[in-house]
Amino acid sequence: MGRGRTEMKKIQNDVSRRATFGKRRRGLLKKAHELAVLCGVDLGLLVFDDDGAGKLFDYCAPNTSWSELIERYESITKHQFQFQGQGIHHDDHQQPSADIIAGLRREGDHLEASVTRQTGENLSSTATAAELDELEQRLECVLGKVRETKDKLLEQQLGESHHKVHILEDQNSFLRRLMGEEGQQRAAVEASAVPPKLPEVEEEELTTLRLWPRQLPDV
Amino acid sequence: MGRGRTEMKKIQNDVSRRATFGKRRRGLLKKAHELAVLCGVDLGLLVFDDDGAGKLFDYCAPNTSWSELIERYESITKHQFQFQGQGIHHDDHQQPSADIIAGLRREGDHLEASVTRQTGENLSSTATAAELDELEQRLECVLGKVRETKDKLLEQQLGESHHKVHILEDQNSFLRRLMGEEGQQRAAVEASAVPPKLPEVEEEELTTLRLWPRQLPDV
DNA sequence: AACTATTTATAAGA
DNA sequence: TTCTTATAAATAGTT
Repeated sequence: MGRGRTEMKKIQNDVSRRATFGKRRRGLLKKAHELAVLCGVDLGLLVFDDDGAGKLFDYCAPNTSWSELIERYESITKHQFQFQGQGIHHDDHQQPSADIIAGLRREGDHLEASVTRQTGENLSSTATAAELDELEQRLECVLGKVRETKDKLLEQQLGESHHKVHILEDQNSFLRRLMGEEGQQRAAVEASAVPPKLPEVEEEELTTLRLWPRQLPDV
Repeated sequence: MGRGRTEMKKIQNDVSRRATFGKRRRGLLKKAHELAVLCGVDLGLLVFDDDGAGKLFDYCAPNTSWSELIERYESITKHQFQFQGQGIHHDDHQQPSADIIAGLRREGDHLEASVTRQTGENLSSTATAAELDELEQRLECVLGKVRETKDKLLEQQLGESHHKVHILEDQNSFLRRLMGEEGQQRAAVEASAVPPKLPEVEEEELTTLRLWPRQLPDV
Protein backbone atom coordinates (compact mmCIF):
# COMPACT_ATOMS: atom_id res chain seq x y z
CA MET A 1 0.00 0.00 0.00
CA GLY A 2 1.94 2.86 -1.09
CA ARG A 3 3.70 3.91 -4.16
CA GLY A 4 4.76 0.81 -5.87
CA ARG A 5 4.77 -2.70 -4.70
CA THR A 6 6.82 -3.91 -1.86
CA GLU A 7 8.92 -6.97 -2.32
CA MET A 8 8.67 -9.37 0.48
CA LYS A 9 12.24 -9.45 1.55
CA LYS A 10 14.16 -7.65 4.19
CA ILE A 11 14.51 -3.98 3.43
CA GLN A 12 18.18 -3.27 3.15
CA ASN A 13 18.13 0.47 3.41
CA ASP A 14 18.47 1.17 7.06
CA VAL A 15 16.38 4.29 7.10
CA SER A 16 13.60 2.84 5.07
CA ARG A 17 13.52 -0.25 7.16
CA ARG A 18 13.22 1.72 10.34
CA ALA A 19 10.48 3.86 8.93
CA THR A 20 8.61 0.87 7.69
CA PHE A 21 9.05 -0.87 10.97
CA GLY A 22 7.45 1.96 12.79
CA LYS A 23 4.54 2.24 10.43
CA ARG A 24 3.80 -1.39 10.09
CA ARG A 25 4.30 -2.13 13.73
CA ARG A 26 1.79 0.50 14.58
CA GLY A 27 -0.56 -0.83 11.99
CA LEU A 28 -0.16 -4.36 13.20
CA LEU A 29 -0.84 -3.47 16.80
CA LYS A 30 -3.88 -1.57 15.73
CA LYS A 31 -5.25 -4.39 13.69
CA ALA A 32 -4.61 -6.85 16.45
CA HIS A 33 -6.63 -4.66 18.71
CA GLU A 34 -9.41 -4.34 16.19
CA LEU A 35 -9.62 -8.05 15.70
CA ALA A 36 -9.77 -8.59 19.41
CA VAL A 37 -12.52 -6.08 19.86
CA LEU A 38 -14.60 -6.72 16.79
CA CYS A 39 -14.60 -10.45 17.23
CA GLY A 40 -14.20 -10.62 20.95
CA VAL A 41 -11.42 -13.15 20.81
CA ASP A 42 -8.30 -13.59 22.84
CA LEU A 43 -5.07 -12.83 21.15
CA GLY A 44 -1.63 -11.61 21.85
CA LEU A 45 1.08 -9.98 19.81
CA LEU A 46 4.75 -9.61 20.60
CA VAL A 47 7.19 -7.59 18.59
CA PHE A 48 10.84 -7.18 19.37
CA ASP A 49 12.79 -4.26 18.11
CA ASP A 50 16.29 -5.46 17.60
CA ASP A 51 17.54 -2.01 16.96
CA GLY A 52 19.76 -0.85 19.73
CA ALA A 53 17.78 -0.82 22.92
CA GLY A 54 15.94 -3.88 21.88
CA LYS A 55 12.58 -2.64 22.84
CA LEU A 56 9.52 -4.70 23.11
CA PHE A 57 6.07 -3.98 21.87
CA ASP A 58 3.18 -6.11 22.72
CA TYR A 59 -0.51 -6.28 22.86
CA CYS A 60 -2.92 -8.64 24.39
CA ALA A 61 -6.64 -8.61 24.07
CA PRO A 62 -8.78 -7.08 26.77
CA ASN A 63 -9.87 -9.35 29.54
CA THR A 64 -6.99 -11.67 29.14
CA SER A 65 -3.34 -11.79 30.01
CA TRP A 66 -0.20 -13.20 28.64
CA SER A 67 -0.04 -15.79 31.30
CA GLU A 68 -3.47 -16.93 30.35
CA LEU A 69 -2.73 -16.88 26.69
CA ILE A 70 0.37 -18.85 27.25
CA GLU A 71 -1.36 -21.41 29.27
CA ARG A 72 -3.95 -21.87 26.65
CA TYR A 73 -1.32 -22.09 24.02
CA GLU A 74 0.63 -24.67 25.89
CA SER A 75 -2.44 -26.59 26.65
CA ILE A 76 -3.22 -26.82 23.00
CA THR A 77 0.25 -27.43 21.75
CA LYS A 78 0.90 -30.04 24.32
CA HIS A 79 -1.87 -32.06 23.02
CA GLN A 80 -0.58 -31.49 19.57
CA PHE A 81 2.87 -32.26 20.71
CA GLN A 82 1.81 -35.55 21.98
CA PHE A 83 0.38 -37.12 18.95
CA GLN A 84 2.51 -35.16 16.64
CA GLY A 85 5.47 -37.21 17.64
CA GLN A 86 3.58 -40.37 17.14
CA GLY A 87 4.31 -40.37 13.55
CA ILE A 88 3.18 -38.03 10.96
CA HIS A 89 4.91 -39.04 7.88
CA HIS A 90 5.24 -36.88 4.93
CA ASP A 91 6.34 -38.85 2.02
CA ASP A 92 8.77 -36.65 0.35
CA HIS A 93 11.38 -37.49 -2.11
CA GLN A 94 12.97 -34.21 -2.71
CA GLN A 95 16.60 -33.67 -2.22
CA PRO A 96 17.12 -31.18 0.52
CA SER A 97 20.03 -28.83 0.45
CA ALA A 98 21.98 -28.05 3.53
CA ASP A 99 21.62 -24.34 3.71
CA ILE A 100 17.98 -24.38 2.99
CA ILE A 101 17.46 -26.89 5.71
CA ALA A 102 19.40 -24.69 8.02
CA GLY A 103 17.23 -21.82 7.07
CA LEU A 104 14.14 -23.81 7.56
CA ARG A 105 15.29 -24.95 10.89
CA ARG A 106 15.71 -21.40 12.03
CA GLU A 107 12.56 -20.39 10.42
CA GLY A 108 10.89 -22.78 12.66
CA ASP A 109 7.59 -23.75 11.49
CA HIS A 110 4.94 -25.17 13.51
CA LEU A 111 2.58 -24.40 10.75
CA GLU A 112 1.75 -27.99 10.30
CA ALA A 113 0.61 -28.33 13.83
CA SER A 114 -0.98 -24.97 13.54
CA VAL A 115 -2.99 -26.10 10.64
CA THR A 116 -3.87 -29.30 12.31
CA ARG A 117 -5.04 -27.38 15.27
CA GLN A 118 -7.11 -25.14 13.14
CA THR A 119 -8.67 -27.62 10.84
CA GLY A 120 -8.61 -30.58 13.08
CA GLU A 121 -7.22 -32.74 10.37
CA ASN A 122 -3.85 -33.71 9.26
CA LEU A 123 -3.12 -32.12 5.99
CA SER A 124 -0.43 -34.55 5.19
CA SER A 125 -3.04 -36.45 3.35
CA THR A 126 -4.23 -33.73 1.08
CA ALA A 127 -0.92 -32.53 -0.10
CA THR A 128 1.65 -35.03 -1.04
CA ALA A 129 4.84 -34.53 -2.89
CA ALA A 130 3.44 -36.63 -5.64
CA GLU A 131 0.58 -34.29 -6.10
CA LEU A 132 2.94 -31.44 -6.17
CA ASP A 133 4.94 -33.08 -8.85
CA GLU A 134 2.00 -33.59 -11.03
CA LEU A 135 1.04 -30.10 -10.34
CA GLU A 136 4.36 -28.81 -11.37
CA GLN A 137 4.41 -30.73 -14.60
CA ARG A 138 1.26 -29.11 -15.74
CA LEU A 139 2.49 -25.85 -14.55
CA GLU A 140 4.30 -25.26 -17.77
CA CYS A 141 1.84 -22.84 -19.04
CA VAL A 142 0.25 -21.32 -16.12
CA LEU A 143 -1.22 -17.93 -15.87
CA GLY A 144 -3.07 -15.47 -13.85
CA LYS A 145 -5.16 -16.83 -11.10
CA VAL A 146 -4.17 -20.37 -11.60
CA ARG A 147 -0.70 -19.36 -10.79
CA GLU A 148 -1.80 -17.50 -7.79
CA THR A 149 -3.70 -20.43 -6.51
CA LYS A 150 -0.87 -22.82 -6.86
CA ASP A 151 1.58 -20.56 -5.23
CA LYS A 152 -0.73 -20.27 -2.37
CA LEU A 153 -1.03 -23.97 -2.02
CA LEU A 154 2.66 -24.55 -2.18
CA GLU A 155 3.40 -21.95 0.34
CA GLN A 156 0.86 -23.37 2.62
CA GLN A 157 2.31 -26.78 2.44
CA LEU A 158 5.73 -25.45 3.02
CA GLY A 159 4.48 -23.60 5.99
CA GLU A 160 2.75 -26.63 7.30
CA SER A 161 5.84 -28.62 6.97
CA HIS A 162 7.79 -25.93 8.68
CA HIS A 163 5.38 -25.95 11.46
CA LYS A 164 5.70 -29.62 11.92
CA VAL A 165 9.41 -29.20 12.06
CA HIS A 166 9.02 -26.71 14.77
CA ILE A 167 6.88 -28.95 16.84
CA LEU A 168 9.32 -31.73 16.46
CA GLU A 169 12.16 -29.49 17.41
CA ASP A 170 10.41 -28.43 20.51
CA GLN A 171 9.78 -31.98 21.27
CA ASN A 172 13.39 -32.79 20.81
CA SER A 173 14.38 -29.92 22.95
CA PHE A 174 12.07 -31.06 25.62
CA LEU A 175 13.25 -34.62 25.54
CA ARG A 176 16.80 -33.47 25.60
CA ARG A 177 16.20 -31.39 28.61
CA LEU A 178 14.77 -34.28 30.41
CA MET A 179 17.68 -36.40 29.50
CA GLY A 180 20.18 -33.80 30.40
CA GLU A 181 18.69 -33.39 33.78
CA GLU A 182 18.59 -37.03 34.43
CA GLY A 183 22.15 -37.45 33.45
CA GLN A 184 23.34 -34.63 35.57
CA GLN A 185 21.27 -34.30 38.62
CA ARG A 186 18.11 -36.11 39.10
CA ALA A 187 17.94 -34.57 42.49
CA ALA A 188 17.26 -31.15 41.21
CA VAL A 189 13.62 -31.65 40.91
CA GLU A 190 12.65 -28.10 40.58
CA ALA A 191 15.10 -27.78 37.82
CA SER A 192 12.66 -29.52 35.63
CA ALA A 193 10.11 -26.88 36.10
CA VAL A 194 12.47 -24.14 35.30
CA PRO A 195 15.37 -25.56 33.45
CA PRO A 196 18.49 -23.51 33.61
CA LYS A 197 19.81 -22.27 30.34
CA LEU A 198 19.10 -25.45 28.65
CA PRO A 199 20.41 -25.45 25.16
CA GLU A 200 17.84 -24.82 22.56
CA VAL A 201 17.79 -27.02 19.62
CA GLU A 202 20.64 -25.47 17.85
CA GLU A 203 21.85 -26.50 14.53
CA GLU A 204 24.88 -28.02 16.01
CA GLU A 205 22.92 -30.18 18.29
CA LEU A 206 20.75 -31.45 15.60
CA THR A 207 23.71 -32.19 13.49
CA THR A 208 25.34 -33.99 16.31
CA LEU A 209 22.32 -35.98 17.10
CA ARG A 210 22.18 -37.15 13.61
CA LEU A 211 24.74 -39.69 14.59
CA TRP A 212 22.65 -42.58 15.34
CA PRO A 213 21.95 -45.13 12.69
CA ARG A 214 19.35 -43.59 10.58
CA GLN A 215 19.18 -41.81 7.35
CA LEU A 216 22.04 -39.43 7.35
CA PRO A 217 21.00 -36.46 5.38
CA ASP A 218 23.46 -35.21 2.90
CA VAL A 219 23.70 -32.04 4.76
CA MET B 1 -11.87 -1.08 4.58
CA GLY B 2 -14.98 -2.06 2.96
CA ARG B 3 -18.31 -0.56 2.38
CA GLY B 4 -18.88 1.77 5.18
CA ARG B 5 -16.98 2.34 8.34
CA THR B 6 -16.71 -0.27 10.97
CA GLU B 7 -17.46 0.64 14.51
CA MET B 8 -14.94 -0.58 16.95
CA LYS B 9 -17.11 -2.74 19.08
CA LYS B 10 -17.86 -6.38 19.11
CA ILE B 11 -19.89 -7.41 16.12
CA GLN B 12 -23.13 -8.77 17.40
CA ASN B 13 -24.34 -10.53 14.31
CA ASP B 14 -22.97 -13.99 14.60
CA VAL B 15 -22.48 -14.59 10.94
CA SER B 16 -20.86 -11.29 10.29
CA ARG B 17 -18.58 -11.73 13.21
CA ARG B 18 -17.40 -15.07 12.06
CA ALA B 19 -16.83 -13.83 8.57
CA THR B 20 -14.93 -10.86 9.81
CA PHE B 21 -12.92 -13.00 12.11
CA GLY B 22 -11.78 -15.15 9.27
CA LYS B 23 -10.84 -12.26 7.07
CA ARG B 24 -9.14 -10.16 9.65
CA ARG B 25 -7.37 -13.04 11.22
CA ARG B 26 -5.88 -13.97 7.90
CA GLY B 27 -4.97 -10.39 7.25
CA LEU B 28 -3.34 -10.02 10.62
CA LEU B 29 -1.27 -13.14 10.22
CA LYS B 30 -0.18 -11.95 6.84
CA LYS B 31 0.83 -8.58 8.08
CA ALA B 32 2.68 -10.06 10.97
CA HIS B 33 4.63 -12.12 8.53
CA GLU B 34 5.32 -9.14 6.34
CA LEU B 35 6.59 -7.09 9.22
CA ALA B 36 8.85 -9.89 10.29
CA VAL B 37 10.28 -10.32 6.84
CA LEU B 38 10.51 -6.73 5.73
CA CYS B 39 12.10 -5.54 8.91
CA GLY B 40 13.81 -8.70 9.96
CA VAL B 41 12.49 -8.56 13.48
CA ASP B 42 11.31 -11.22 15.83
CA LEU B 43 7.66 -11.28 16.57
CA GLY B 44 4.90 -13.63 17.48
CA LEU B 45 1.17 -13.62 17.18
CA LEU B 46 -1.35 -15.80 18.93
CA VAL B 47 -5.03 -15.86 18.12
CA PHE B 48 -7.58 -18.07 19.75
CA ASP B 49 -10.83 -18.96 18.16
CA ASP B 50 -13.25 -19.35 20.98
CA ASP B 51 -15.78 -20.92 18.75
CA GLY B 52 -16.47 -24.45 19.77
CA ALA B 53 -13.33 -26.32 18.97
CA GLY B 54 -11.27 -23.48 20.31
CA LYS B 55 -8.72 -23.52 17.59
CA LEU B 56 -5.50 -21.69 17.67
CA PHE B 57 -3.79 -19.63 15.06
CA ASP B 58 -0.30 -18.46 15.56
CA TYR B 59 2.68 -17.11 13.80
CA CYS B 60 6.26 -16.55 14.73
CA ALA B 61 8.92 -14.82 12.73
CA PRO B 62 11.53 -16.73 10.82
CA ASN B 63 14.80 -17.48 12.51
CA THR B 64 13.33 -17.68 15.91
CA SER B 65 11.20 -19.95 17.98
CA TRP B 66 8.60 -19.58 20.62
CA SER B 67 10.90 -20.76 23.30
CA GLU B 68 13.48 -18.25 22.29
CA LEU B 69 11.05 -15.40 22.09
CA ILE B 70 9.62 -16.27 25.41
CA GLU B 71 12.98 -16.18 26.96
CA ARG B 72 13.67 -12.83 25.45
CA TYR B 73 10.36 -11.57 26.54
CA GLU B 74 10.84 -12.72 30.06
CA SER B 75 14.31 -11.42 30.12
CA ILE B 76 13.12 -8.00 29.16
CA THR B 77 10.08 -7.86 31.35
CA LYS B 78 12.02 -9.01 34.32
CA HIS B 79 14.34 -6.10 34.23
CA GLN B 80 12.15 -3.33 33.12
CA PHE B 81 8.83 -4.53 34.16
CA GLN B 82 6.77 -1.83 32.81
CA PHE B 83 4.14 -1.85 30.23
CA GLN B 84 4.58 -0.64 26.82
CA GLY B 85 1.63 -2.24 25.43
CA GLN B 86 -1.97 -2.54 26.00
CA GLY B 87 -4.40 -1.23 23.62
CA ILE B 88 -3.35 0.73 20.70
CA HIS B 89 -2.71 3.82 22.61
CA HIS B 90 0.76 3.21 23.73
CA ASP B 91 1.84 1.50 20.69
CA ASP B 92 5.17 3.00 20.85
CA HIS B 93 7.10 3.00 24.02
CA GLN B 94 5.79 5.98 25.76
CA GLN B 95 5.03 5.96 29.39
CA PRO B 96 1.60 4.59 29.92
CA SER B 97 -1.03 6.97 31.08
CA ALA B 98 -3.03 6.42 34.24
CA ASP B 99 -6.01 4.82 32.66
CA ILE B 100 -3.90 2.55 30.64
CA ILE B 101 -2.12 1.43 33.72
CA ALA B 102 -5.42 0.84 35.36
CA GLY B 103 -6.46 -1.29 32.47
CA LEU B 104 -3.27 -3.17 32.65
CA ARG B 105 -3.63 -3.78 36.29
CA ARG B 106 -7.02 -5.25 35.73
CA GLU B 107 -5.77 -7.42 32.97
CA GLY B 108 -3.21 -8.78 35.28
CA ASP B 109 0.32 -9.59 34.55
CA HIS B 110 -0.08 -10.61 31.01
CA LEU B 111 3.43 -9.44 30.46
CA GLU B 112 5.08 -12.69 31.07
CA ALA B 113 6.31 -15.48 29.14
CA SER B 114 4.97 -15.65 25.76
CA VAL B 115 4.77 -17.62 22.78
CA THR B 116 6.18 -16.95 19.47
CA ARG B 117 6.59 -18.89 16.42
CA GLN B 118 6.53 -18.49 12.85
CA THR B 119 6.39 -19.05 9.25
CA GLY B 120 4.50 -17.72 6.56
CA GLU B 121 1.01 -16.89 6.35
CA ASN B 122 -1.68 -19.06 7.29
CA LEU B 123 -3.32 -20.15 4.17
CA SER B 124 -4.27 -23.47 5.54
CA SER B 125 -7.97 -23.33 5.65
CA THR B 126 -8.22 -22.92 1.94
CA ALA B 127 -6.15 -25.79 0.72
CA THR B 128 -8.20 -28.82 0.00
CA ALA B 129 -8.31 -31.59 -2.49
CA ALA B 130 -11.07 -29.72 -4.23
CA GLU B 131 -8.82 -26.82 -4.67
CA LEU B 132 -6.21 -29.05 -6.10
CA ASP B 133 -8.65 -30.37 -8.61
CA GLU B 134 -9.74 -27.01 -9.64
CA LEU B 135 -6.17 -26.07 -9.86
CA GLU B 136 -5.37 -28.89 -12.16
CA GLN B 137 -8.25 -28.13 -14.40
CA ARG B 138 -7.21 -24.60 -14.84
CA LEU B 139 -3.67 -25.57 -15.27
CA GLU B 140 -4.45 -27.10 -18.61
CA CYS B 141 -4.33 -24.01 -20.61
CA VAL B 142 -2.08 -21.84 -18.73
CA LEU B 143 1.14 -20.23 -19.61
CA GLY B 144 4.10 -18.34 -18.49
CA LYS B 145 6.98 -19.64 -16.56
CA VAL B 146 7.57 -16.50 -14.77
CA ARG B 147 7.09 -18.22 -11.55
CA GLU B 148 8.50 -21.50 -12.49
CA THR B 149 11.58 -20.67 -10.58
CA LYS B 150 9.71 -19.72 -7.54
CA ASP B 151 7.56 -22.77 -7.68
CA LYS B 152 10.51 -25.01 -7.93
CA LEU B 153 12.11 -23.35 -5.04
CA LEU B 154 9.02 -23.77 -2.98
CA GLU B 155 8.75 -27.38 -3.82
CA GLN B 156 12.32 -27.96 -3.05
CA GLN B 157 11.94 -26.34 0.28
CA LEU B 158 8.89 -28.36 0.95
CA GLY B 159 10.80 -31.51 0.22
CA GLU B 160 13.63 -30.45 2.36
CA SER B 161 11.34 -29.59 5.11
CA HIS B 162 9.77 -32.96 4.86
CA HIS B 163 13.13 -34.51 4.99
CA LYS B 164 13.92 -32.58 8.06
CA VAL B 165 10.76 -33.82 9.57
CA HIS B 166 11.92 -37.34 9.06
CA ILE B 167 15.17 -36.61 10.71
CA LEU B 168 13.54 -34.98 13.63
CA GLU B 169 11.15 -37.80 14.01
CA ASP B 170 14.02 -40.17 14.11
CA GLN B 171 15.64 -38.09 16.73
CA ASN B 172 12.54 -38.05 18.74
CA SER B 173 12.17 -41.71 18.48
CA PHE B 174 15.72 -42.14 19.52
CA LEU B 175 15.48 -39.80 22.43
CA ARG B 176 12.32 -41.40 23.60
CA ARG B 177 13.90 -44.74 23.50
CA LEU B 178 16.75 -43.53 25.60
CA MET B 179 14.46 -41.87 27.99
CA GLY B 180 12.36 -44.89 28.30
CA GLU B 181 15.36 -46.84 29.40
CA GLU B 182 16.50 -44.32 31.88
CA GLY B 183 13.04 -43.72 33.04
CA GLN B 184 12.66 -47.29 34.02
CA GLN B 185 15.72 -47.12 36.14
CA ARG B 186 15.01 -44.02 37.95
CA ALA B 187 12.35 -44.70 40.49
CA ALA B 188 10.26 -41.76 41.36
CA VAL B 189 12.43 -38.82 41.04
CA GLU B 190 9.82 -36.51 39.92
CA ALA B 191 7.39 -39.16 39.10
CA SER B 192 5.39 -37.36 36.55
CA ALA B 193 8.46 -36.28 34.76
CA VAL B 194 9.57 -39.54 33.37
CA PRO B 195 7.01 -42.14 32.73
CA PRO B 196 7.95 -45.78 32.79
CA LYS B 197 7.92 -47.10 29.30
CA LEU B 198 9.09 -44.38 27.08
CA PRO B 199 5.57 -43.51 26.27
CA GLU B 200 4.83 -40.52 24.26
CA VAL B 201 5.20 -37.27 26.00
CA GLU B 202 2.02 -37.02 27.85
CA GLU B 203 0.13 -34.06 28.95
CA GLU B 204 0.85 -34.58 32.54
CA GLU B 205 4.50 -34.62 31.97
CA LEU B 206 4.43 -31.55 29.94
CA THR B 207 2.39 -29.83 32.46
CA THR B 208 4.92 -30.55 35.07
CA LEU B 209 7.91 -29.98 32.95
CA ARG B 210 7.04 -26.91 31.15
CA LEU B 211 8.37 -26.92 27.70
CA TRP B 212 9.35 -23.40 28.23
CA PRO B 213 10.56 -21.97 31.43
CA ARG B 214 7.99 -19.73 32.83
CA GLN B 215 9.21 -17.64 35.62
CA LEU B 216 6.75 -15.02 36.38
CA PRO B 217 8.22 -11.87 37.64
CA ASP B 218 6.53 -10.70 40.73
CA VAL B 219 4.11 -8.30 39.31
C1' DA C 1 6.35 14.32 10.98
C1' DA C 2 3.27 15.31 6.93
C1' DC C 3 1.63 14.38 2.61
C1' DT C 4 -0.23 11.76 -1.44
C1' DA C 5 -0.41 8.15 -4.82
C1' DT C 6 -1.27 3.47 -4.73
C1' DT C 7 -1.68 -0.83 -3.01
C1' DT C 8 -4.22 -3.64 0.34
C1' DA C 9 -7.61 -5.11 3.21
C1' DT C 10 -12.36 -5.96 3.61
C1' DA C 11 -17.61 -5.08 4.57
C1' DA C 12 -21.31 -6.07 1.89
C1' DG C 13 -23.50 -8.19 -1.52
C1' DA C 14 -24.12 -12.03 -4.98
C1' DT D 1 -19.14 -20.80 1.65
C1' DT D 2 -16.59 -18.66 -1.96
C1' DC D 3 -16.21 -14.80 -5.29
C1' DT D 4 -16.88 -10.00 -6.50
C1' DT D 5 -17.00 -5.17 -5.78
C1' DA D 6 -17.07 -0.72 -3.73
C1' DT D 7 -14.64 1.61 -0.22
C1' DA D 8 -12.03 2.29 3.74
C1' DA D 9 -7.24 1.78 5.35
C1' DA D 10 -2.59 1.19 5.34
C1' DT D 11 1.61 2.71 3.86
C1' DA D 12 6.03 3.51 0.31
C1' DG D 13 8.17 7.13 -1.45
C1' DT D 14 8.54 12.12 -0.94
C1' DT D 15 8.93 16.55 1.04
